[in-house]
Amino acid sequence: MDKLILIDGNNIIYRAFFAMPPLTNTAGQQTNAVYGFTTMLLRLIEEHKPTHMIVAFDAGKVTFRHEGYQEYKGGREKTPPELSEQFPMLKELLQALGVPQFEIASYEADDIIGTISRQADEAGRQVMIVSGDKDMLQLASEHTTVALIRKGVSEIELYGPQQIREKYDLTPLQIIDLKGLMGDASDNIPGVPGVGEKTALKLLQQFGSVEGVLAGTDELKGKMKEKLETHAEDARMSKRLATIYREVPLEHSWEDMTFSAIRAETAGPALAKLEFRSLLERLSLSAYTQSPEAEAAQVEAAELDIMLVDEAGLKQLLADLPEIAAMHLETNGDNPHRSEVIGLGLSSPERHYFVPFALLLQPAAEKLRKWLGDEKAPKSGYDLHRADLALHWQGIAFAGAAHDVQLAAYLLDPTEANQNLNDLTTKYALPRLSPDEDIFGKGAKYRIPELEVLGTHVARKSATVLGIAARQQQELVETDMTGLFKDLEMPLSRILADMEKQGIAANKDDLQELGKEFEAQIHKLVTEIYQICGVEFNLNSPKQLGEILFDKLGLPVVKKTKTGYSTDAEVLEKLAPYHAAVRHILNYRTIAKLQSTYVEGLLKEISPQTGKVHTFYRQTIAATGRLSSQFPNLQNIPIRLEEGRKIRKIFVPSEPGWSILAADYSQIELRVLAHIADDEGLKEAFLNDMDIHTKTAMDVFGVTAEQVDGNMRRSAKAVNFGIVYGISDYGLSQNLNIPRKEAARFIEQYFDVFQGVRKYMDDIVTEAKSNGYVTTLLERRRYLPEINAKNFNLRSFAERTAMNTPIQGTAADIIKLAMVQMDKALYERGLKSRMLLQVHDELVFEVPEDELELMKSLVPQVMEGALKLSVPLKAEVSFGSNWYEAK
DNA sequence: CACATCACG
DNA sequence: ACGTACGTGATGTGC
Repeated sequence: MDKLILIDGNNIIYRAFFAMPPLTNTAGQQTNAVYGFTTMLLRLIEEHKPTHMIVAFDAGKVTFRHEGYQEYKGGREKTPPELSEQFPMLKELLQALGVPQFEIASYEADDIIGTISRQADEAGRQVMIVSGDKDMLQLASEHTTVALIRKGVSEIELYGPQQIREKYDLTPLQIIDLKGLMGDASDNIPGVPGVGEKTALKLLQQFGSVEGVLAGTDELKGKMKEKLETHAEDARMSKRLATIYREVPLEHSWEDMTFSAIRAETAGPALAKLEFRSLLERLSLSAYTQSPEAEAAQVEAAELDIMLVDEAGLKQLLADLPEIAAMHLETNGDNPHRSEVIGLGLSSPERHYFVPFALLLQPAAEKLRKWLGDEKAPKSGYDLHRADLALHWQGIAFAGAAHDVQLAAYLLDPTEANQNLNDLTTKYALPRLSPDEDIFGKGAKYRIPELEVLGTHVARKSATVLGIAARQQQELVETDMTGLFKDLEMPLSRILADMEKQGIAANKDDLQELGKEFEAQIHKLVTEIYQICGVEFNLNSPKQLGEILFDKLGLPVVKKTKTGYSTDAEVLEKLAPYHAAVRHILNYRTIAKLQSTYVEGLLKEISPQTGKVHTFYRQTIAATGRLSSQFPNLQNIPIRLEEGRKIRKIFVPSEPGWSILAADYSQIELRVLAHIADDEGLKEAFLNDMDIHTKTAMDVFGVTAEQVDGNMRRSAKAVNFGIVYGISDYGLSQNLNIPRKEAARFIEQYFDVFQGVRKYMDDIVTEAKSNGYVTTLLERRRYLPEINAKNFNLRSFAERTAMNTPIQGTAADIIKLAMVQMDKALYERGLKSRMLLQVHDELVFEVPEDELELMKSLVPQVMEGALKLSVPLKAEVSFGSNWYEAK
């Protein structure tokens, strides 16, 4: 006789986590919940001998239950990281044990279980449902038993309809009514206040159901009657929330749930890896008990066909080259302009190769190098942009990037990005890789291991890339991001690599000269500060500075940090009138920052080989879709203050007679907002090319253009910023240094005028709450798991992010489009001008004399035409003999 | 390695 | 009542 066991995975792992002592393995990972789960699972298998079994998991944090009631499951403590880490371990182990797992987007485990048990019921099969959640009792029936897990996970109580009647005098379905009346604090289901289990049972004996109770309130009296009447809707909603949905669209067959027996060859290594020795013994699998070193070897020894290529083996590799679809270039260090290349892993579906870098440089490997640089030879890889740069500096050209799994993973979830390859193996249930730290060591202990270990490791990486790429392509289709990936981000990654290789020329002598000027100013300021304060101390230490200002000099404490006094610029600005030293300290901070970060920092980054600065753009960091820039960051070169702005003078064209040309989008984020929000007033302002802050001031303050004074425009500008950031009265009040009430009034006035914007802000938050994510115009996606949080701070943050991300992200989409189109335009026209830098809303080029006139019109034309919106985009262009002059 | 600070959009 | 503006990276201090 068939017997199906349905396990509520989330519920059991939670119970196990809180019930078990904090076991850890030798790697320091906590494994207690997995252990508790597994002991219970083995006991079920031994005692009940199922022929079919599944573990159901919740998928996605937002379920259909949130649609009518956003507070559902609100107020829950966030899952502790020690527990969330154990989910992937459990899933991996279940797979090794041969236990099928089901999860279905936006349904909870109980709905999956409810649906399968209904189907099994209808087919007359024996079912046992395993959970710690009493709600499951509603599923009990003639053929279906509910096994309630008690006392942690150590006891099992079996309930059929008979047992439920004995214990509660209710039918299984009345369990739903019970919860509808009582509520459930852990799911944040309200129920009726003042009605607990006792009262609820009494009411149900009398009336049978929630509906019965509510219809019969006339027969009750006093407080009870009143409560039931005022909270009738709560009771009905609570009942709905407590009802397990039994119509989940399941595409699984009875065969998909088959559980035969635990297979030693997969279960053994999996349990050994978790170091569950007692369970290995219990299953007579002790042979698999291994030392961590042996385990590492085990991972290496998986059945891949890996060839460690030497000169003699090259022939075979070259013959196989047309089949090679994935690669992984192993390099060291974070900065790809300075990395050494260690070797190359290559994978075809059949076979995997490792080519040591020394061999790649040999004359015999010329065909392989050709292949690397062949844009018609498509390659998948992880962070191919980095590989391109590392190879470039070794004199090897790279082209033909077809699918970058790092980039795809970023689009699929930009906040979970920098998912290294090993994190992705977990997501896609592929064999795990040894961590790089285990292979190479960390920090000072870094060394390249022997060929066998190295080659196997790197080849396994390319094999992993191959396994992931196909799955991601499917996911990109499902999330409507294929176009974004193939037509924008992949082409952009090549363009970025070109810009980085090109670099921007920097005048070292001028920078050193500027450093001397700063040095003199710093010396003077330090001397004066020490004299005024009457003591010498480390001015760079906020701690020491705080002690001087607040303890010794007795200045008022304006703000504290979590470690002590705050001494940031905002605080010092307030203190300046009280003490002569403070203004000097502010000046010192400004100059010291310029000196350490921009003079000394940039000097270190000027390449001795090229005399240029080669930044590295990261395409997979910012959650909104923006780029970021590293080694050095060329997106935060000073501009706001004149002293700092001078730094820009050292960025010059790399060829004599050329110019630096810079073009920036004017108000791109507010234009994007005008389009997305479809706000009439905002659109009209941009269609007429008005000064947007003045226009905002006119409308908010109800005055004419002539009546707008500096202060009004400043306030309006701050409001506009606030709008883009996801406004709050508190934030605006801080920024403008005004009372919160006044800030709230500004915002209210703004929304009265710009009603489209108000509607957008409301709608986008609602959309985020129901979808769990927001998107940009090009379908770039950002998940906001905290949008339904009960915690005010978390939720508010997510709400502001929901408002800001489509705006900032669409602006990022637009300039990326412009970059791709600009690259194409330069190529097609055969221009010598080069795109060098991107600074979020600005593109910087170097341009030969004879192309200057053309570029002055071409660049803004391409930028303005990058994407058609309902308002015009505007780009302003300027040029000069260096970046400072291009203003 | 976390924190405070400050540079940019 | 709650208590923060959105997105980054580099530097220096101090545990």
